[in-house]
Amino acid sequence: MLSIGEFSKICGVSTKTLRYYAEVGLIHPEEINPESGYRYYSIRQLKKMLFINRLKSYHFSLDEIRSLLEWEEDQADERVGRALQRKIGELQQKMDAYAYTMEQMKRDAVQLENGIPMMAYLEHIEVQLVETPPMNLLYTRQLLRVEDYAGGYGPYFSRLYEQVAKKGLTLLGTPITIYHSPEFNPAGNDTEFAIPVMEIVTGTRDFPGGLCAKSVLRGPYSEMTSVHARLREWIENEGFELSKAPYEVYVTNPAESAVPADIVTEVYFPVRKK
Amino acid sequence: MLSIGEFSKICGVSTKTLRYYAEVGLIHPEEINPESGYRYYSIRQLKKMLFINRLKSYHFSLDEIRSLLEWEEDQADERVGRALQRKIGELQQKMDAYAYTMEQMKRDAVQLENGIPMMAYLEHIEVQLVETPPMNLLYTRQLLRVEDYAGGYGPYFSRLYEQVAKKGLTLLGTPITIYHSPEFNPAGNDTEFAIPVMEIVTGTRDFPGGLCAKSVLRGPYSEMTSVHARLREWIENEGFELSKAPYEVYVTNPAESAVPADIVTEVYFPVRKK
DNA sequence: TGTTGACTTTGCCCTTAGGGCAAAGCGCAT
DNA sequence: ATGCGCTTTGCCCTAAGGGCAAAGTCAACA
Repeated sequence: MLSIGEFSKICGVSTKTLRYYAEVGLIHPEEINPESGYRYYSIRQLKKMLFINRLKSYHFSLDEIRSLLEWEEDQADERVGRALQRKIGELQQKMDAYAYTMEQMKRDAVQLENGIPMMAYLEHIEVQLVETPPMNLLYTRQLLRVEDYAGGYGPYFSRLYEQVAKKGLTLLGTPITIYHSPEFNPAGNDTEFAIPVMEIVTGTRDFPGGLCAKSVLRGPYSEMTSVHARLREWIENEGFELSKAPYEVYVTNPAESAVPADIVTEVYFPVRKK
Repeated sequence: MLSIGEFSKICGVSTKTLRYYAEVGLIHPEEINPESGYRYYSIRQLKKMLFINRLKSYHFSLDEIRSLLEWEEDQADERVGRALQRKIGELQQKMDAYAYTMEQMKRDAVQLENGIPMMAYLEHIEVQLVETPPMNLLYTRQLLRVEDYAGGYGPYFSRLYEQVAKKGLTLLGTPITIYHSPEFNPAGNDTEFAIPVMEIVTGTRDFPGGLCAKSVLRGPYSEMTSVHARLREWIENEGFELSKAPYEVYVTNPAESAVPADIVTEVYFPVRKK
């Protein structure tokens, strides 16, 4: 029998960690002296502890490790194998994300070396004051939560395109999303999906057009907050105010463009002079 | 002026986060209604918030971000540039570590698919019972903490080699480390560094030799715990007990071998029959 | 002007995987 | 018997917020 200190030093973990693992049910000392409360581990437990250490180095959480340890011998290997495959996938994703972040960082670092501040790009987001023409929109409007957001707008637009096909309508532009909620609400956003068409039928409505502040986002959607912030700023600086719901026009079909860097999105903020 | 909700949604952070950032001094609302306590942010603060978000995406801690925000305009860019370079380095290290872990995981995954349990390698760490010959060791012995550990043993052996050279001694083997502390103690381990030499002079001592359980570790030192655990297990299973301090013989000079995978270390546990 | 519903405030507890410290008890060697 | 080192429990701490509740506030609508 090994004392907690001996055991801890053989496997290279602290005694505190061993006590914590006993507390959360990962590995219990084989024997506890009922008088003194001293924990004693057996040599046979070394293997389990090393297994735990390995899983930890593979970025399994203690919860995951515990559940893996609960399976019987014959099932265990299969479970561990599946969990390992899953972890490999997760780690790959993380590495991809890191690589992407790394690229951005390096771009920013180069900029900084050339004396260009990191947020300078904000001022270079061009804003134009444009007069938009009225349109006739085939539309659908609904509350959607942030979760629905992640899946992309593909399904919503698909239904619209279906109608276009069924009713034999004539497309006059690319898909549009209109954000009717005054501000973003995670519980549910009043969002309208629309496509400009020529024919006036049931399911279409008039879209007035008018004065708009417009920016173009080239690249992944994640930079959208910057564009919104820039437009807000511009509107305030130029003495305008938001008059209606902002909307976005997807110039490149988001369902088609595989590379996020190629996506082009126009952002419109309808405004009036204050 | 924007309410906390409006501001939060424009920059894509939760109101909770904004309150937390005010609490830790990252970004304070430009105005707080003294009666209601309501926070109001200005459009000009959007830029700062987006900057914070970007730094966050670059894996800066809030503490680091705060200190970066504290510099005046002219110094800020330079500081940010330096910090960014540092972060790029850190991230690269993390990615390298991930890549290494990934390799290990994939090896284990392949093993599991072939029905070999993950910890099976433990049983394949070969243990031999050997009779070691007595040696004459040039040695130095001292307490060293875990921190000293990381720097490698190079410096300690260097001093020994210096003596070998100065006194014109004849080398009879590769460097040896003897762990005199009965068990590992983070506060300070009684560790002996030694090199076998032919001549008996001051600074040398007799090393008795005798019955030992011996394993060979091929590869990085991080697997050493496995070898120790395996030796402990083997000793118990075979009815032996530890008779003296365990020691390691560095067959490949650790200072020379750049690739950790090529390091060969012999591990000896002096034993006697129980 | 009153009411309602949405928004905001503060406060408290929760998360991971342990680290640090203190007071008290235990084990072993001299 | 004494001392020293090891071990125990208990309590508070970490980073970056999330969740929930009770109470107060804002703004729009009737």
